[in-house]
Amino acid sequence: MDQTSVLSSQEYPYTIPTQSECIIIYQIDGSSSGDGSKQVKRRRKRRSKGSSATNEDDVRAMEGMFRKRKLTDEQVTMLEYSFENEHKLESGRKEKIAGELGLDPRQVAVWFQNRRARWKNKKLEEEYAKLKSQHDSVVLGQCQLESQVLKLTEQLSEAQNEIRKLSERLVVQETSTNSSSSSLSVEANDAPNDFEFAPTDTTNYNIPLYMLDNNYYLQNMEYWDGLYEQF
DNA sequence: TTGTGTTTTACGACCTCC
DNA sequence: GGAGGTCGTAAAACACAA
Repeated sequence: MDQTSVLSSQEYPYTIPTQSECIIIYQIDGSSSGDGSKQVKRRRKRRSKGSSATNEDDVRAMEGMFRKRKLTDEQVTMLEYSFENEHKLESGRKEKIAGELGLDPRQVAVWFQNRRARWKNKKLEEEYAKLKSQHDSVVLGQCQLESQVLKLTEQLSEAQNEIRKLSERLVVQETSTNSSSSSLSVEANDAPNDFEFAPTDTTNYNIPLYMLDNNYYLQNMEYWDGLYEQF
C-alpha cells in the first residue's frame, strides 16, 4: 500500500503506519428493533487482536461491552493533518482514510465529529478571550472618565464658591460707594461682620440680595454669571 | 497507590439536506 | 429515507498531586 496515498505525499510527509494492532469486529445486530439500519450498524464490538478469549476485554466484549481503543500517535497525527486540510468528511475521503489508517470508517467519522467539536470549543474560547479583553479595556476607560468627572466636579464647585465670595464683595463695595443714604432700610448693626461696609442701597443696581446670619447673599448665581460674562 | 480532574473515544437523539 | 451534521453525555484512558 502506498503509505502516503491517503493525504498525498505533498500533504503529509510522514510514514503511515501499517495495519493497526487492533482488529475491529462488527457484530451487526440484524434484529429489527425498529430504530433503522443506521442504529443497528452502530451496535458493534471491538477487541484487541492480541488478546485471548480469557482476556477481561474479551469477556466484556462478549458481554456486549467494548473497551475503547486509543488511536496511535501516528493515526492521530495523520487525522489531524487531514483535518487541517478539510474539516468536513465526505464519504469517499472517509473510506480512503479509514482504509489506509486501518480504522473503521465509523471511527474516522467519529474522530472528525469530536475534532470539530474541540475546534469549535477552542474558537469559542478564543472569541470569549477577545471579547473579555475588549470589555476590560472599556471598563478601564469608563473608570478613568468617571475619575475625571469627579475631579472636574470638585473644581467646578470650588470655582463656584470663589465666584460667590467675589460677588458678595463686589455687591458690598458697589452699594456702599453709590449710596450714602440707604433706601434699603438696613441698620448698621445688620452689616455682615466680615464686610467693611454693609449694603445700604441696591435699588440702582437691581441686585437680588437676601440676608442670612447677618450676611448678604446673592439669591442666585445667575446674576453673577451675567455680570461675569460682561467682564 | 489512589483519588481526582481532564482528555479522548464512542454513541444516541435529533436535525438538515438531497 | 439515507447520509452526515451537531449536541450532550458516558466511560475508558490518561495525567498528576498527595
